Amino acid sequence: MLEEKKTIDEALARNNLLILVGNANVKYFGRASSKLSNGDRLVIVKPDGTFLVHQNSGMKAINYQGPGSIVKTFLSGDKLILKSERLKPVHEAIEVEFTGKIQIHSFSMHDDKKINVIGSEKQLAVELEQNIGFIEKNLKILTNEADVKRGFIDLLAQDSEGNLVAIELKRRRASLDAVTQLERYVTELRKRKNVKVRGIVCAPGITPNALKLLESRGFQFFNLKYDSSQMNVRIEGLEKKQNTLNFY
Amino acid sequence: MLEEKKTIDEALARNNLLILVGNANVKYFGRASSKLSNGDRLVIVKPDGTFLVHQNSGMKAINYQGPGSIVKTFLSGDKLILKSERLKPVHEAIEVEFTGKIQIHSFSMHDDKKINVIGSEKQLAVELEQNIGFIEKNLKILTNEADVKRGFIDLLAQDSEGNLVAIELKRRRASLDAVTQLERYVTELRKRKNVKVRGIVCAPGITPNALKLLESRGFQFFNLKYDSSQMNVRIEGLEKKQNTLNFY
DNA sequence: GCGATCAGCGGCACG
DNA sequence: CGTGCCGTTGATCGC
Repeated sequence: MLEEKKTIDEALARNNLLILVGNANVKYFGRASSKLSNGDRLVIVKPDGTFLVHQNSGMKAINYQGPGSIVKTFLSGDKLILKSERLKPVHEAIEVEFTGKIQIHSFSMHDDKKINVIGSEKQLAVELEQNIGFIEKNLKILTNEADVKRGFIDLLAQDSEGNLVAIELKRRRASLDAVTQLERYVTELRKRKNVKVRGIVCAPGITPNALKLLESRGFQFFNLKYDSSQMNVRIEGLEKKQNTLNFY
Repeated sequence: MLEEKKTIDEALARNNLLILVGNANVKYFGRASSKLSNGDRLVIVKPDGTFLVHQNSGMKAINYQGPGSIVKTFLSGDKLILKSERLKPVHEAIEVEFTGKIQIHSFSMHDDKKINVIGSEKQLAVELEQNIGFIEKNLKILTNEADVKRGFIDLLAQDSEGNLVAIELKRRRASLDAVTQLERYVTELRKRKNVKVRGIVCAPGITPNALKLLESRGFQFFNLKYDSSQMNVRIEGLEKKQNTLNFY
């Protein structure tokens, strides 16, 4: 194992991307604690300190450590141990104990590019701002990302009668929390301003429970159709699905 | 590139873990869309179809595709393209276009172990149930309430005066949404039952805004100290931090 | 299968 | 730094 340790230490010193595959058990302690007994595992150590342990299935690393962590190697009998440690935000560490042959590969990587993602909620909000007439004519956008002191409203508008309209926008099917979020904002606005306040959830679909809750609060739901799969955001429709008399 | 394609296709056919490192650009379309221009990238293909693209820094894969995705290879001039596609829940795909030399490694992995994590909210709830006297003497846990079984609420209890006590437990510092969630449960209970209902947030800390919101709703906050870093959950203290008269 | 919620959430933007 | 909130959230458990 001494040879493997040297190889790994060199790769770490060179600040390479390090890839290890072998039978190992994994322990973690810190914000929580975990144990994973022996099995074949993929370990990734990035130049920035990121430390990932993957099993042979599933998308997410089963154990991980963020950028800035320090990794060290130890020999314990005939076992090689990798320990990744960090102190902030809390003291936490992963220990990977390899029990046998380790396949080691290291790579020098150069990459300064940043991804460009289309279809975020923020972009949808901008798009909706342009097409706010779909919701209601004579609706005037006051602000986006309005600070209500107890949270942030996606879009704040004013209708033709001078009422405030708080709009909660979701990029996917609205759930209970979308409605409760909206309720918190609306409640806050009603407390502070001496104006009537309406609440609107705007999303591609809403769960039945969320719709019930929304109706019970006198809010409105607008079914939003959009496409963001072709590197641009296009709102294709905005259908009012709910017309309950609003007791605001 | 033909040789590389063969090597990769063989590894995929053998259902191995496949690791590729090389200069590539990445496109994604589906629930959203993204482009990432050329740079050195790490690509991981797991036997279950998981497809991950990593940059040389950061914890999370910059592009990804879940289990069940199908990966295929193509030659386009002197470029090798990997395409990972899936139809459910929506049609989405990643295309990785390698522009030069690719380092290819494949591994046969055997692993049927599952991780054991200590410190989940559920475990905390069980522990708190044992020490419920910390919150208030003569507090009785109502475990057979339907609301609890459905996971509707973390803990439901009854105080000495017969009032319902809804407890929202958080494994980390409580934020606005913890209070909002609690408010939804309490509102629901007040509507359904003909009993007075109190609300308690129990967490290791609470943000100032959340505390204000909590107080404005007449709820209570209990500061929870616990340790779960040594493979067991131990509640070390439970300090009442808030004593506002509850107008329930 | 959808629905609700947790997560060692991570990441980002803002004060 | 902490707070708030989004995320191609993913993972899990219940219905």
